[in-house]
Amino acid sequence: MKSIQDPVTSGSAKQADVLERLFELAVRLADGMDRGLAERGLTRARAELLWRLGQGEGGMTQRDLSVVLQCTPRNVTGLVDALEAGGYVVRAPHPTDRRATVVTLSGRGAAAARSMGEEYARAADGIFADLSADEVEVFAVLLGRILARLAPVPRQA
Amino acid sequence: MKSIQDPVTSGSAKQADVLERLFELAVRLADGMDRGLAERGLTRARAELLWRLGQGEGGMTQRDLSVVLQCTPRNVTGLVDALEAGGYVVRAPHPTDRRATVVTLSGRGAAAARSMGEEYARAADGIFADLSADEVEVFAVLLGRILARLAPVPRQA
DNA sequence: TATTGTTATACTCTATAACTATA
DNA sequence: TATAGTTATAGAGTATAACAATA
Repeated sequence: MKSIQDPVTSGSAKQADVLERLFELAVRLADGMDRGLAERGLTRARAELLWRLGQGEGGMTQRDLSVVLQCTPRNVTGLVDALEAGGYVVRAPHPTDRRATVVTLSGRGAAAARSMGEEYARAADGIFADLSADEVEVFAVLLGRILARLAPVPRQA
Repeated sequence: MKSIQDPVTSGSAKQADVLERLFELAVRLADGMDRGLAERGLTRARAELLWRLGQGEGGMTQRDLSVVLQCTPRNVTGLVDALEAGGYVVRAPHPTDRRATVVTLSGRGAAAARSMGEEYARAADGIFADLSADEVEVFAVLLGRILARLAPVPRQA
């Protein structure tokens, strides 16, 4: 289980070192993701909005989006503006509440969301390619334990 | 398509789900860190500059900083401007190259870097508090294997 | 000619506050 | 009075391009 060359795996494995590795991994994953998104003219914030829209059935109110994305309504306006200009989403009046706007994926937006999901799965396969199924399982369990401890952050509903 | 209970811990542990957890963890860690930094009037980008300065012995050229931080020289100018205004760093002329500027930690900057290190260690202890030493070790090893595969990203010099 | 750091300009994400049109 | 979305304004990070001083 212990390797010889690696400082972290050599006995003491101080927790701060492990945390540093975790951050290093996060940075690399985020960089890779940003590059992939940039190739399609998307940013992370805009992609997340597309993604959330793709998760649900129909469209969402900008107000709902601001809750899900955990940002201000003003921020949603900007993201939707950009995505609408790019042809990814469409704004439509809310059927009953004339104050509200319903944001829906366009064909292009739906395709983008779909292909993001595929790319995501492909990336995950690559990232864990050197681990056995059991190892991935162990990693997932430990991740879960860490997350459970940090849980207090309210995320979605 | 979807599993019955917990999709990750129940046998199949699809890799995309694990990746999602990993991102979730990264987001929470980053949020916590940003909050801590904000309490001292720092941002992540500025804190990283302080941190890097604290790692080395003396000061660094802005050019060097742009390499280490992997950003443009222009960006460094802005970060140093802000940190200098806050009293964290000092600009001084380079002893031999009159084009260059050497950025050095002030007393306050050094103190901030030091206390960031302490806080970091404390945070790491909290994050892994629910894992045994062996489990942290296993986690570190698996992290290392994943990182090794993603290694291609050039970091520092 | 190449390099260091700057000014100028621009884009993105984010936030608060004030305002509108509704509810 | 409260809510949905907007305009207005601002700060922060990031980038490219042009430029001055220096190497």
